Parts: sequence; structure tokens; C-alpha cells
Amino acid sequence: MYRHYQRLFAEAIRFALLAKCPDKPVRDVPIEQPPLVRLGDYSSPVAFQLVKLFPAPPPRIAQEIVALLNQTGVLGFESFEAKGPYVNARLNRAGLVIALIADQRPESDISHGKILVEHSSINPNKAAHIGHLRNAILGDTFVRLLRYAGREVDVQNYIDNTGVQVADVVVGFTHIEKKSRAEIEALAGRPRFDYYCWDLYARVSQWYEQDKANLQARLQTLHAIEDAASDTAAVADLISIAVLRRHLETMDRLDIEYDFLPRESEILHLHFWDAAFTKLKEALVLTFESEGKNRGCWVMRRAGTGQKSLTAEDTGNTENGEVSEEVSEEDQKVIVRSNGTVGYVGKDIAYHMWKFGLLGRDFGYRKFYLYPNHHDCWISTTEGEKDHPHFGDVAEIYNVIDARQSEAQNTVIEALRGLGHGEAADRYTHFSYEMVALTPRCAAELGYTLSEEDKARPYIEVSGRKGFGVKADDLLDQLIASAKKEVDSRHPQLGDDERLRIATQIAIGALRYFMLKYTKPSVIAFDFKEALSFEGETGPYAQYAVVRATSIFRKAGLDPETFCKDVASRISTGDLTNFLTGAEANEIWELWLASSKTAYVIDQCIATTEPAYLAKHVFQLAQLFNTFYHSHPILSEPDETRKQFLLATVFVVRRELI
RNA sequence: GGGCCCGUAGCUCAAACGGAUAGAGCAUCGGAUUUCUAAUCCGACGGUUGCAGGUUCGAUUCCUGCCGGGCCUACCA
Repeated sequence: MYRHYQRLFAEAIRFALLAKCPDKPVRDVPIEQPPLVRLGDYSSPVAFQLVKLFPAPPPRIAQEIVALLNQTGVLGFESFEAKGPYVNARLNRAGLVIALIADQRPESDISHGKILVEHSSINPNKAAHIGHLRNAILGDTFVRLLRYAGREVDVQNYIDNTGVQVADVVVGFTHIEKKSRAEIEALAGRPRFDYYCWDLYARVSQWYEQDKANLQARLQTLHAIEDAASDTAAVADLISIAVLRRHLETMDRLDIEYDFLPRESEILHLHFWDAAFTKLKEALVLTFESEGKNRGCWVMRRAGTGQKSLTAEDTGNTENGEVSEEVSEEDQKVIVRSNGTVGYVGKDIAYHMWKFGLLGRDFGYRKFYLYPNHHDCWISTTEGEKDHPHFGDVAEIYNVIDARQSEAQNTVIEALRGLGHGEAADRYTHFSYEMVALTPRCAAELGYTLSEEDKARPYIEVSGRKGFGVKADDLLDQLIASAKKEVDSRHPQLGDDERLRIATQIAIGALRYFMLKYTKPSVIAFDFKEALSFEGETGPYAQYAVVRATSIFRKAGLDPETFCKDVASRISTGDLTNFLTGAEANEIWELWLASSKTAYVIDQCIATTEPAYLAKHVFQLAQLFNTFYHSHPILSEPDETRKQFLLATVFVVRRELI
């Protein structure tokens, strides 16, 4: 409702100005919220920008606009006034309250068509860590926002099961631990197999460093994996499948689900790349280098470097005397190596052509993971089941991938553009965010010994290769244990199962909120003290507000849903106006106004791909509610009509918080 | 060398298109509970928004140049 009235106000000002000065229409009327409620609900500084149109000081202009607005009036608004140069507006409070109780929502103006969100995409060779949690939580929250706004969304988690990362763990099992396939299979069935791989992966990296000759094992293994019939390929497959299953379980603990898991192995085996390669060559997006550093490779000009390079000293093509139009080798991106194998970006280009339905090929599908709510998660296969949902071929895509990969993402976008699919490229959004790193203090707490250089840093990058990081399940376990201790002491009368259930919800709330409260460009310097906090600006703070609201209804013997159906009929508009008038009512009114903003905030989150705005909104709403809760005894309110009004306030805030 | 990002209170972070007195949380100190359970609330303390210019009626926000930090810049993924 907030956005609805904001637009009405802007339109009203625009019309007023048009009437005053028809030959110079003002297109954009800025609307903001005044710093204090007593100044009004909306404010426009439009008068500042009109000084050139009307030779008068801004306060005069503001007064004139107010006079015009008051002449006609605006539906839903109570009054307008000029505060210095600002044009301020007050809503008809009772009107907004009635609309909110009825949960009226003006239509979202977000466009239609299916959206594909790709997130998580964790290499299936080790346990998920806090960096992956940020990714998955941002992605899952964004999916929920899109669905709230009425969009159809498919959630995909891309699995790179054929790269060096999986190969390295295979090397660990076969070369360091010298385990047989049967032994690895037995290990893979154990509870936290991904933890085992976490340690092994770090050992493999060390083993490579000890003797560079050990890297031969990686090459051999990579080569062996390519032959799908080989024993090595079977081992790689069982490892990646087992770790992938663990990742799904970890994310499932946080209520994060996926619809489809496309795997790199199918991109290769179903010849997605071959189809893409043909098109890329035809469109001259890829060119063959016959000499120089990249001799024998198929290359693409690096994304974002439209200009000629100034440092093209060794391109060797200045001898013909004309200004070179060639891009330097530094600006080339190798897509196909000289040995004929395709790199990661190439496979990603093929995958993205498939996403937009531009490849002319499809995956095979089979069911892979069943969620407790009976939702199926599908995985790619070469053959697959006949009866499967239709994936891909979507209108828009969002890739939740950290900022370090923006160059690779831009390359894929440029490839689409180069293929003549500019409209697809325009609907391709790299949902970029910064990494999660560890503070030196946190690293020390985990028992890592740091170099003097690292100790002086503000934060240190997590490294799966080094086994340096906080595992997702460990953090969640700690959060649950910490919450459980509190629940145990606060609610000893509850059964242990119930206490664990509550502790788990609190832990999930704390973790999800923690990952969302930071804006995307901010590096999260992870610290246990901050992450394990349940007080102040945290998830549990907001959850607690809902619990309080719920317990008011419980104590009153009311069901919130049935209560709200007819509460409006029990309070007259006159009573509402009465309760909402005067300086004392401003505090409650602020709560209603904030409640009206949810859909507006969510639209902002989607438009800017920034879920942190919603986290902030939730916290502010909870904060206002707690203040209200403290100063207004509700169940003991003697005036029955006023009590109904207070209960309605609790109901709406609770609904919006949830 | 080039590209992207960050720098705001002791700490961690906010501040929609440039707008009214730059806000929260944590920490510290002082208060509030026979109540809808205090994982709460109220108050105090805390700022030359890294530095210097520029644009503007107005700059934390936009532009330029410095300073400090991070990431990317592989025939890895």
C-alpha cells in the first residue's frame, strides 16, 4: 500500500504542476519519507528543482503546490502542507488501517515469465562452508521474494563434477590413502563423508606442494575420469554424488531446496558444448589463433575491453604500418585449449544457451532427492525418465555467484550478445556479492597458526584447498547447541523434542538473518561472537516479536486468522480516526505505516537484487513492535473497542513479520 | 600495469533517485519486571563520513586526483 500512495502523491503533484504550467511538464517527481512522523507520511523536495521554471524561492513554490493539491484533494490523503521547501502529505490513517487489515495489495508491476535462479553451485568434493551459506541464503531468499511477488521460479544448483576439484579428492583416495573402490564406497555411506573429503582435499594440496611431480597424478586422474567407463570415473562419480547429497542435506536443514541439479558431466556427454561451439564459430564469437601465445586455441575477446590495448607491444602486427584493430593477447580469453578440450567458461556458455532455450538440446532427467514436504529435486542424466518437468527455456535468469567470478560471468554474457541474443543477455543478471572471510581472531579460535602478515589483515579469505574455513554444518550445530541451552533454561517444562525444535528454528533464523543483514558489496568478516548472537539486530529478535504477538492471541483465547475476518466490522471508522489522531497516536501510526511497506520493500529488493533491505525492514518493524508492546498493555485494556484496535495492530504486524 | 569493490561512532554495519538534526546493533555506564515470559524496553556516552579538490541551492551519496585495504587479471574451476 505504501508504494500505491506514494505514486498517487507523485501523480497529484505532477498534475498540479501541469495545470499551473502546461508547456513544461515535470516528469519525475521525487518522493521520500520525512525524517519524523509528525512532519507527515510522504514528502517531496520537488520545489528545489522548480526554481528555474518558476522564478520564486522554493518555499513559495511549495506553498503554491500545496494550495493546488488542497483544491482538488487526493484520494486516500488527509492533508498537505508546506514545511519550508518541502511539500508534505498526510495519509488518511483510518483508510490505510482498513486496507491493511483486509490485506489489500496493489498489483506488483514486476514483469511476467518464468525466472531461473542459479545458486549454491558448490564443488562436490568437500563439505560446504560459510561462504557457501551466504550464497545459498542469498539465493534462496531471493527466490522467496520473487515467489512472493507472484513470479514462477525454477531453482537450479549447478554441479561441477568433472573438474580438477573432484579429481583431487579422487587422487587423495587412490594415491595417498590407496583405497579400493569398495572401501571408498563404504566411506561414502558414512554420515559426514563431506567432512572426510574436506580434510583429504587439504592433504592432497599439501601433497602436491611437497613434490610437484605428484601433480602427474592429477593429470592422469583427470584424463581417466573423461572415460566414463573407467573405474576412476566410477569412483569420481560415487564421491561427487555422495558429497552432493550431503550438500543437499545441509541446505535442507536451512529450508533451502532446489528443483534441478544440472551437472557438467551431462554438458559434456550430451554434447551441449559441441552444439554451442558450432554456433559460436559461425557467429565469429570464437576465433582460432594460428600464432602467438595462444596458438592453437579458440579465443574470445575478453569481456569489457572494447578499446584497443595500449600495451600491444609484442603483438607483432605493427609491421604493416596501419593502426592495429587486433586485440592484444592479453585481452583474449581462451575458451578451447590447444589440446582441444574446453574450459569452464565454454561449458558455462553452453549451459546458458540452454537456460534461454537457445541451444536446441535438452538434458535427460531423473529424480534425485525427495524433500520432507514431498518436493522432488531432479538431476541431469544422459538417458533419464520420460515424465519430467520442463526446465530451462526461461524469460529471465539470476546467477547467484560471488564477485570474484564477475569476469567469467561477463564473458558468458558477451558470448550471448555476440551470438545475436542481445535480449537474452539483457535478462541475464549476475547476482554478485562479496565473499565471507575469517577475522584473524576467528582463525586463531579455530586453531590455525597465522603468519605475522595474516595477523595484520582485517580478514583472511576462506580456502577449501587449504581446509581453512568454518564448515556449514559445524556452525549450524553450534548455533543449535547454543540456542538449546537457552531454551532449556527458559522453558524447562517443555519436552526435550519440543525444546530442540525451538532451538533449531532459532538457530536457522539467526544464521539466515546474519547472512542477509550485510549488503552484498560488503565482505563479511566472519566472527563467532557476531554470528552466535541472539540479541539486538538478529533473526531471533524478529522471531521473538512474532512469538510475543502470537502469545497475546493465545492468552486472549483468539485465533488470529478468524479474529481478523470480522474485526473491521467491530470498529467504526470514527473510532479508528479517534485512536489514530493526536501526537500520542503517532507511535502506533508509525507501526501501521511501517507495516504497509512490506510489498514495497520487496519490490525494491527484487529491482536492486538486494535482500538486505528486507532484513532491515523486518528489524525495524520488530523494533517498533517491541516499543509498542512495552508501552501498551493490550489484554488489560479497559476500553473494549480500543482493545480490538490494539489487537488488530498486533495482528497486522505479526502477519507482516511472518 | 589494467578492471571491479570497500573505507562512516571503540567494534560490526545502515543511510531508496543527491535532500530536513548521518542512524542501528554490539561494547561501556545508569535505569525499568507482582505484566501479553526481560532473547525485551528506556536513558547516557560515542562522528571533521580516509585526504584534497570539483559539480550543485544542497554531497556519506555524483566527478577527478591522492592514501589505505581486498578481489580479479591462468591453455584452474
